[in-house]
Amino acid sequence: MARKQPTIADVARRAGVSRTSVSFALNDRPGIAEETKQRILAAAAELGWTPSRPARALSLGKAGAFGLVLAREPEDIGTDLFFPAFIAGVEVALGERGDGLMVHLTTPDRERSVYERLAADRRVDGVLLTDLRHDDPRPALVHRLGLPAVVVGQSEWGDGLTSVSLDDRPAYVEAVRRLAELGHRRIAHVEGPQEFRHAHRRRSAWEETLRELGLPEGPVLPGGFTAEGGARATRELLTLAEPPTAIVYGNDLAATAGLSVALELGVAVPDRLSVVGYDDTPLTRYTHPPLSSARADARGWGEAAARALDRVLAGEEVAHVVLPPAEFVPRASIGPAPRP
Amino acid sequence: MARKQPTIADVARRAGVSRTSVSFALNDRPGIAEETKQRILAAAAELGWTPSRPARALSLGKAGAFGLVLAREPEDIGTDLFFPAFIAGVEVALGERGDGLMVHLTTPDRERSVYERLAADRRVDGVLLTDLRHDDPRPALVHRLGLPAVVVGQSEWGDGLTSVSLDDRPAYVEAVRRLAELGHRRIAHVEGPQEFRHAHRRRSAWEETLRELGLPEGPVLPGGFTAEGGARATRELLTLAEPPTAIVYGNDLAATAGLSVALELGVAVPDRLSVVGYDDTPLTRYTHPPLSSARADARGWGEAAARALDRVLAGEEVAHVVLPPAEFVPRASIGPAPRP
DNA sequence: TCCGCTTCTCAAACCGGTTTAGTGTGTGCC
DNA sequence: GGCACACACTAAACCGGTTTGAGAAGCGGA
Repeated sequence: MARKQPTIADVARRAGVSRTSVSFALNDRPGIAEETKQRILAAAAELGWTPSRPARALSLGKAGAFGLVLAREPEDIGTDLFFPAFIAGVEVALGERGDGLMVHLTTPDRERSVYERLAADRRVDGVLLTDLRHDDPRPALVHRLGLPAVVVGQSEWGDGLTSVSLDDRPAYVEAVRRLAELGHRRIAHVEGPQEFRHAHRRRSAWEETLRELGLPEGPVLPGGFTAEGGARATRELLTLAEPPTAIVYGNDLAATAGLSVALELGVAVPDRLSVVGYDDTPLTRYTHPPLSSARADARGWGEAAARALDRVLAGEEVAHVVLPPAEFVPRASIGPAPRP
Repeated sequence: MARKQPTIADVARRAGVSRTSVSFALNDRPGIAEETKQRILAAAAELGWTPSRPARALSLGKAGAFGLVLAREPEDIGTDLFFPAFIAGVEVALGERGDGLMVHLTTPDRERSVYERLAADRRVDGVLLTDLRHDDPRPALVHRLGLPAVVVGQSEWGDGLTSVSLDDRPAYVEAVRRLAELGHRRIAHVEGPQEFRHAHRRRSAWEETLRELGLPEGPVLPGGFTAEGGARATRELLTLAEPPTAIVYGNDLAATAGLSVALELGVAVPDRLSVVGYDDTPLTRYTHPPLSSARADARGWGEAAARALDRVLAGEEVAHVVLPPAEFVPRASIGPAPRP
């Protein structure tokens, strides 16, 4: 039973002015005497009045909200610890203005129609595109729909959108280098789904660093960013005739699962196997042994993405935003390569 | 550069009718000839018109969105795998009508003002209250604000709100019973923050079951639902003069951290220690050994909560909704108590 | 005294829908 | 022929804000 909220007319009546003046006073527009303005603001405060967002949205033609669509297969939902922090960052930027974030968690096959509805509804002013794939249809889609957007992650030629990126390569390069320094020569990779740009970038960073160091490319197996995939890939790698002495995973979830498979197979970490993850999830410090990983500022990323979208909406020509890269965080899960 | 969307007037012009008729046709209201209706719908489809949500919200006095406020300390953000699945469930119910969910991720000290703004703004029609604490101020707050709400979890006397609950006790009772059957007599608990109702319920389920079975109450230590807390509590428990032979944790995160501490201290699981978590996160099947846990249908919970809020908004007198309880999922992390 | 220029304020239109209170028209019935 | 009534449709008001264009009041200068 929502209590009836006061309207701008109530405030105007109470302050003895017109609705126009109330609106002007509230929005700090010139042409209102200081004394009148104070009287209006006082009246508003007494009535507990705040402008109605829907009404404001209608007359301004701005929804006052951003959209974030996450398309996941049901079984993969709830495996990603990146988003809560990212969303918290977005909230920091949005909250200042009282704007909000509409989150739509859907399945990949419905993704397209969610964006279409978001655009047709005019319920959001713009969207943040995450988890981009190669030849992702979304940049073209939002362009066709006239829906302002910002790409969260490295943009590709042809996206035509402002991007806010945080490079994950340096952390991989650093991890591989460190492993090489520790004497490892068979360094495997358990990759994420290669259709994702970031998964692909991680793989190529691993690959190129090995090449640069003159090391052979160890085996690569798909891990799908999941615990199950990580476990399966690890089991396969460790039962090879010549198993790798180090494995670099696409993310922490796969790496953590990999740690327990190693344990199960009696392969000591880091004595016989070194392990590296990515994401620096809260668990990494408390696995056994603590998992080496890479830290990216998800919160800052969210905030930067929201601010970039703000500026795109303001009509500015926004250059791509580049955030400080992810940092490699070595922990006890890596060690010197075992003597042959 | 949002392309200008067509309005209801454009559709009316194209179909050669009044705006009223377009509105009636779209909302399936009687008084429009079938032939006219088809003509109108065809015109709308050709123009790609969908009613503007802000305009609709304004005239209907309904925002067409629900709110979900998550208040976490920054360091605890991104540790909870419950919400993605819960949100996906909410989306199922909301998506049917094209409604959305506004997610606000904030800090505990700002929680109150977020609800106040949500109410004053009329940006959401109602809110879902999760993670309730004892004497939680939110039921009274939303009542004062006239903001319709549904409690996600067990309601307490005095809330005065419809609740949608999923009992987590049976899983704990079952876990403790099973441990007792396996011969355990010193069963400890690493509890979540007791100000949370669910954390408290879990603890009391453990306590009461032990009492019922005539077993001594093992030690209880705070684990804070975090990896760090779980690790610290486990270390403390395992270095007692008479350490427990089984530990029941408040959630999987703490339990997983507990597993690695046991390993680090050379305490074999499940030979010398049995471990139980809660939440059945994706990782449980791939820890070493696989973690016994409890499965709750977070997705179904979200869907049920959204539907209950729907009915509250429709003005129905809604009885508390009770979902099937969480189920204990035994895995290899539990085994017979060690011989003394 | 009249004029021009600020400064402050407001009536009315507008945003894009929904809803109320009608206005024709055609049909059935006495 | 006249009346009641259902049916198909519409003009105008409304939701609660913002914005435009104009008016009133005060003041200095010619």
